[in-house]
Amino acid sequence: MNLRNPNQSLNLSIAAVERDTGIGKDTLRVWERRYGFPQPLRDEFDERSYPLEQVEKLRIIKRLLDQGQRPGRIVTLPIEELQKLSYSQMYSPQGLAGINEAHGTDLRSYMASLLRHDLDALRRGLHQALASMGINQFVTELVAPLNMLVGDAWMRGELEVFEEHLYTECITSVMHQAIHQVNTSSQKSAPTVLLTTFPQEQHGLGLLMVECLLALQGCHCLSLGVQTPLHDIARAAAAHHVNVVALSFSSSLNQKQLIDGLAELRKKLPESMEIWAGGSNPVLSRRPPAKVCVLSSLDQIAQQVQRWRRQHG
Amino acid sequence: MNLRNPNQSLNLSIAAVERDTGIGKDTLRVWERRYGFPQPLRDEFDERSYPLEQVEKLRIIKRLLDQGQRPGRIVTLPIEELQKLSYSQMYSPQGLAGINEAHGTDLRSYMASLLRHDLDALRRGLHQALASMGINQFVTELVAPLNMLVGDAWMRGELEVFEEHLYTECITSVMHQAIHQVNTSSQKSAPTVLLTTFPQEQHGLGLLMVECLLALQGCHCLSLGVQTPLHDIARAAAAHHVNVVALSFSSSLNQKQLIDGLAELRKKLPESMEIWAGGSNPVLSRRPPAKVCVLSSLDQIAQQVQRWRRQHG
DNA sequence: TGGAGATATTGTCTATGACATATCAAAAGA
DNA sequence: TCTTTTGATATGTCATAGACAATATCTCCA
Repeated sequence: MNLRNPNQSLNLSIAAVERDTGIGKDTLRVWERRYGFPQPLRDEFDERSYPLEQVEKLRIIKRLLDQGQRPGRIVTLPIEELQKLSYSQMYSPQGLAGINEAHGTDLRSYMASLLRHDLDALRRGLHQALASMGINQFVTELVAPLNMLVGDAWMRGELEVFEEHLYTECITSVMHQAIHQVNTSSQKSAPTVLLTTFPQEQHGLGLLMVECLLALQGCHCLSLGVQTPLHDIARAAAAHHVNVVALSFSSSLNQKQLIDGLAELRKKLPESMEIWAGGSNPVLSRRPPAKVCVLSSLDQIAQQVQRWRRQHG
Repeated sequence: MNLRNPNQSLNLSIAAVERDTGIGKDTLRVWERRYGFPQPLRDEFDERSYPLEQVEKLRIIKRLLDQGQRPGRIVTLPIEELQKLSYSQMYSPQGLAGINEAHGTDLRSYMASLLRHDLDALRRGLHQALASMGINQFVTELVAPLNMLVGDAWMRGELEVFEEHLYTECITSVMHQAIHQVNTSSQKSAPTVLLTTFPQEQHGLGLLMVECLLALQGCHCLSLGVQTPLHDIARAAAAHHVNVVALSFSSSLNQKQLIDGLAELRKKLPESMEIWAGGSNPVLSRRPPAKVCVLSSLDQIAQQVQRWRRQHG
């Protein structure tokens, strides 16, 4: 029996918080020192033990930091203020106000299925949409905005962890389906693309979406899945003589890790191989790294493939 | 000029080494303190700067650690010794001699495709096998032993990280395909099963295999993907009124976490919900946890479903 | 041969300090 | 009024060194 820590599941260790929030251990300690938040309890070994609500708040803070806020300003704010802040960001020009409608498809109906725990309906709806919209539209006008919607709902605490997991699995499955449909037709004149993410990056949906769109353009896609060490990205690129290495970055990755990582990778790859970087991480557009092609939206994928064809045709 | 470190671009910071080797910063520092290796240079800010050759050695060490070696024994060895060590581990205890042949299919030919970096051949071969063998045989007699073969080769250092990634991605894709084929036919008399893994567990192939076989038995499958917190497994099980929670454990999870975790989960779930645990983790058979159904092989899946049907029919 | 108990090993946590770089704000110049 | 310079503040990451729980190995005894 484990009497000494009956609430184990309600408190997280500093390592677990790092994993769940993407905020490094050093940073967590220094915030505590400087701002007084988070203020974890201590377990029987005198080690930090973070209550779930503080972790929840840390997640919101991380999201706001990604949007350009600064820690000193927001870390000490009460949680309601933080929520207000994130709402005010949400309806910014790029916000979600306009995307609830996608070519007659009401994204909220998918959300509703998810919240109703009616996965079959969700899956059925997605497959129908895939069939009727075509793959390209399906990805760019349904999956991408739906991901955003779900991400935001999750951050606001409107979705449970397991609901988000179910959603991810569901989309993953449909996307695999879609990729399989396209996969036969890779063309000689299109680039061979290696797809993956950096080691700290766990989200694979972006990768699947990109793979889908690249395959549609006739590219030959090699996906390594998520979390490939830099060194092995380079090895794979060399072994398979790829033309492009495409990377997906969610906002979970720190600015420094992203920039440094891309610079490192650039050094490890021959000049002739292009690096394409995309995803929701705001750093990509705020300070675009040198010698790396930043894809700020999914449309750019087709454009870049066209450009590559022109340059190498 | 910095004579001490003339070729700065070839050296890595401690963060980069962590990213490239998977060895944590704390561990790198403490190895240096205890064993004298690695012994990084210092850059102009007095920060550690690891030459590439040391990083290379660290990578080999990491692989040997995954094989079960211990740091104190191997960290100080010269690089040639390390290489000798990884070859000496060539023949695993259980020996794979018997499983190279699976119903006329030579597993080594798939391995060969992988090593030849001919992914298209691998994928084509797998799809053909799926079509000709049928899903059940495909999973139990091809994918499962092939996974072992690949895992073993990985242990011996015969596979690069990226090759293992590519393999995983390839199998994942084919398995999704297979699941999709079955997925339409869930039967009322079969249990609803929730599938997932514990938070520390990253391997998802086992999950997919189980999902496939369960679906074949007419079960209604809900997959949460990998790494679901215990609490959320319980929430999902309750929300969806599942009959069974199925968990997959690779050998990466340590004994204590597995046992404690299963006990915790058992407490969180109503008695009427069964827990099925499977996977390659040896603890499962050595010390079967109470009130949990241990599936020691893939065949057991069909059997357990039959049993469930009898008990609840 | 197997289990119990002692010992050694090893990763991860703690604390605190330092400092390069990023960002902000006020002053100066065009 | 707008841009640029500059000084101040904010911030993440690295450093050192010590502690200790968890795990693995060894030793002994039945």
